[in-house]
Amino acid sequence: MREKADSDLVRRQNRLLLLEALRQHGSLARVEMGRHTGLSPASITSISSQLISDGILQEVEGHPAPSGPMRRGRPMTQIDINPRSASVVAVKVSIDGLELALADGRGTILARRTSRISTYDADPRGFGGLLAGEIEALLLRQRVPARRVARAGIAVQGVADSKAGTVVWSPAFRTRNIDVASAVERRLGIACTVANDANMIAEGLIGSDRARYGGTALVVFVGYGVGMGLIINGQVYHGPTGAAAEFGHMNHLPEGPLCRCGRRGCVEAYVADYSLLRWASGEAATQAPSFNAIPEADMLALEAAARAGDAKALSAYAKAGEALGFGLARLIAILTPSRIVLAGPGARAMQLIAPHLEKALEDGVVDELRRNLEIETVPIGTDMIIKGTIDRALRQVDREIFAQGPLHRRSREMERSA
Amino acid sequence: MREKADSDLVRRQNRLLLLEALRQHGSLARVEMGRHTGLSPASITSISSQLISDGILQEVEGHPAPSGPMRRGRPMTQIDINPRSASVVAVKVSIDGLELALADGRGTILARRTSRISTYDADPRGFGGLLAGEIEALLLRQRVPARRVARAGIAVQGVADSKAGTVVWSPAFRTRNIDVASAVERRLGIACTVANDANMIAEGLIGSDRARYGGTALVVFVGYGVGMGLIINGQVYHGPTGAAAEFGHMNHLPEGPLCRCGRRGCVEAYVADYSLLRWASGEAATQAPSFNAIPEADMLALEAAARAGDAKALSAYAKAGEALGFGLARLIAILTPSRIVLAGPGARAMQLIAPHLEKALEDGVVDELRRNLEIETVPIGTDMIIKGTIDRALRQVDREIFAQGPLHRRSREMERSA
DNA sequence: TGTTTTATTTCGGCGTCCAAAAAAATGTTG
DNA sequence: CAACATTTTTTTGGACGCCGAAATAAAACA
Repeated sequence: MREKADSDLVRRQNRLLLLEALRQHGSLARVEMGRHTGLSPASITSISSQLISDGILQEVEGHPAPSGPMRRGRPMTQIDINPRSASVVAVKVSIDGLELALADGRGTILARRTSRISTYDADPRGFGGLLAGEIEALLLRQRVPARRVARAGIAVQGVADSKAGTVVWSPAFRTRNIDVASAVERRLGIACTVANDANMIAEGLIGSDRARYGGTALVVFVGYGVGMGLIINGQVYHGPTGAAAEFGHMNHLPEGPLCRCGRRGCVEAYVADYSLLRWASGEAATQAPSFNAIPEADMLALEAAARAGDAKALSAYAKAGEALGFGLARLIAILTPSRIVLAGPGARAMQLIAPHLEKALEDGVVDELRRNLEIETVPIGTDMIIKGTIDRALRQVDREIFAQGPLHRRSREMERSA
Repeated sequence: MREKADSDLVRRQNRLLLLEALRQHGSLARVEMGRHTGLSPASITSISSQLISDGILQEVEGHPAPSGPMRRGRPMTQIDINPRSASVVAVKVSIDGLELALADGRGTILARRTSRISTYDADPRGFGGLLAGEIEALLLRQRVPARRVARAGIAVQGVADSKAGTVVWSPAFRTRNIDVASAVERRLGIACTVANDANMIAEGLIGSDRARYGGTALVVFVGYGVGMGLIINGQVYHGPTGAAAEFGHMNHLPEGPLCRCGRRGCVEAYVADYSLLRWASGEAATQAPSFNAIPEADMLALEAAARAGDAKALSAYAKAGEALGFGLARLIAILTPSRIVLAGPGARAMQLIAPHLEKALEDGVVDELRRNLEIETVPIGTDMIIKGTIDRALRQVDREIFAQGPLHRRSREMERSA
């Protein structure tokens, strides 16, 4: 209850409602939009025709068959988001390189680009420019002018400050507080958001199935690190500064093994790839964490060893399960989520982890709070990070540009002429 | 972005905006309301005159002096919430008794009533009826008919299910899932909400200073138990079922001392009154938790002993500080609150706890996440629970009844006549 | 008493919604 | 194949709530 309500708000809200329904369900006929939004047919006609003349939506051609038995009456005309309404760019930053994608207004990926850069050794002050250059090259190749790109989203491991557009701390960088967004905004004139990679996975899940992931859920990413996207009432929680849900660096045990963040006993220091290897090697307590990218083969080998009954490997997974379980138990006590999603490459080894995780959950939290909690393992690759970043960027475009409509546009023109 | 927007929403939203401004600032002139809400003077006139004719607001009589040097121009007329607009009842349930309060539409407490009942030994099936009887007696004494009471709020320790109106688990009761709300609603016809007591403290703080507590904050209650109210974006988080923020039963260490909830190692098992005494007595690890109310004198004695240098007492506070600190550190990593409030009788001993708490925070969470975090100790008595329960009830009345206005009333009449 | 200042109300217009009626586009039927 | 049935979409007219501008109200000041 913050914003004053007037006809402006009404228009924005209802336009957004329509756009959300379309993002969720693909193409819809006007009657269906009415059912999804609760708006009357008259209003749907009015709103949709405006959005069409704005170039945001379009009628779908030659799609008269809604399947099923021949239905009487005037056939529905499907309406869809115009793919040319906007473009967005998504960038994933990892220790060993950048991954870029260009998507259209419907979220379809038009082009990709990867470049191997050791971010850890890169010049922190030049990184924003480097990123801008990469985006520029991608756009150039696709012959898309930067002014057609409505937004760029950048996903990084670690703590991002989305307001400042910086990476506060990340295992992918040697130094702290690296400015990323402003270079892109200055050089290309593209609005740019920096966000945590696990949060983007959560955005992607919401985009793929709102009904399932739209409530209150914890999305845990296990792999080279441990991240979390926290969904509260259907929205990814970003916290006051945009740096939230650092589950990987939530303490599990005081005085525990060393973590990449410099502290001891973080969940990551038990569960991440490097931690599993460290436990298996036997001297986790004293061994420093590894900042290098870990080859997948090493993890597969560890898994195979455990399945073959290797005691050290088994105990590594046991430690991980316990840390993960208690970490989640602590959050369940506070947030009572209705769903926990375990994702990322580490979810592959779930069978090995599960019994210890469940034991920890039982010991760690009152039964009543777990009553309607569903835990699911989703074999999501890191590509979900790109998809989520695109989804989020498009939702921001919906809210900040598409939902505004004529009044806003008029006032912007007035500003420009002034 | 859930609700469809129409003129109905506009009216509700703006009426609520006005009511919120008045709840926050006491009485306001129309111009001031305009400043607070962003609405035009014309709209303020229209909305406020409707609310006045609805009997919800009233013009303040004979208050022509807004202090300061004599100001020119037409004097402002202050408007205030009509105390007779509604009544609400708040009930606090403790192990050793009930505390009731009746408040008017402005939140002023008109009458109180306490009764000593051992809830722990009470018949769980009769408890709802007993409560209804107590409320009835309070109303009878004040000659307030039940139909004038717009809402009742019931605050309990432990896990409440606000949707079902039950107490899922509480240290104040021997059994689980005690139905409380439905008896009150059936017998007295008063809408009734059950909620956690620490959440009500958070509601009270928001009511007392929105600017300060309106962001993202953790409100920790330390005393006979350990509770938490979690404020996210100015709203107390209640979770999907209404049973959230059970900080006291968030695990600190696996295999830790026994807690009243039956698990081991909960924060409460280190920090609550009974836990401190247990540590000081030396055999915490094996000793069962106490379910009895603990006299204040015992706690004061422990405090005095610690200040006098008693080693066991000191170590009890050290353990408590560490558990509290790591517990908070874990939440900071996830939620990055901008404020932590330590409240309740236990906050009295903060000096003894503080150094260990700070050490734990330093060890437990990355510096960057603590950067703009303020920690404050507030010597709040348990009366804040009553105030918060009243505040929340009134906010619910504002939203569900007062903000609705004429249209809603008309449709209700139509229903009745049908 | 008239002027200035500030607060509030009144009036006319605007934007968006909705219900109801009309129009459009198709299938069904005698 | 024309008239009817059915469903979707558009049009029309009215309602509601906001706003800006002008009018009114109520005080201090000169």
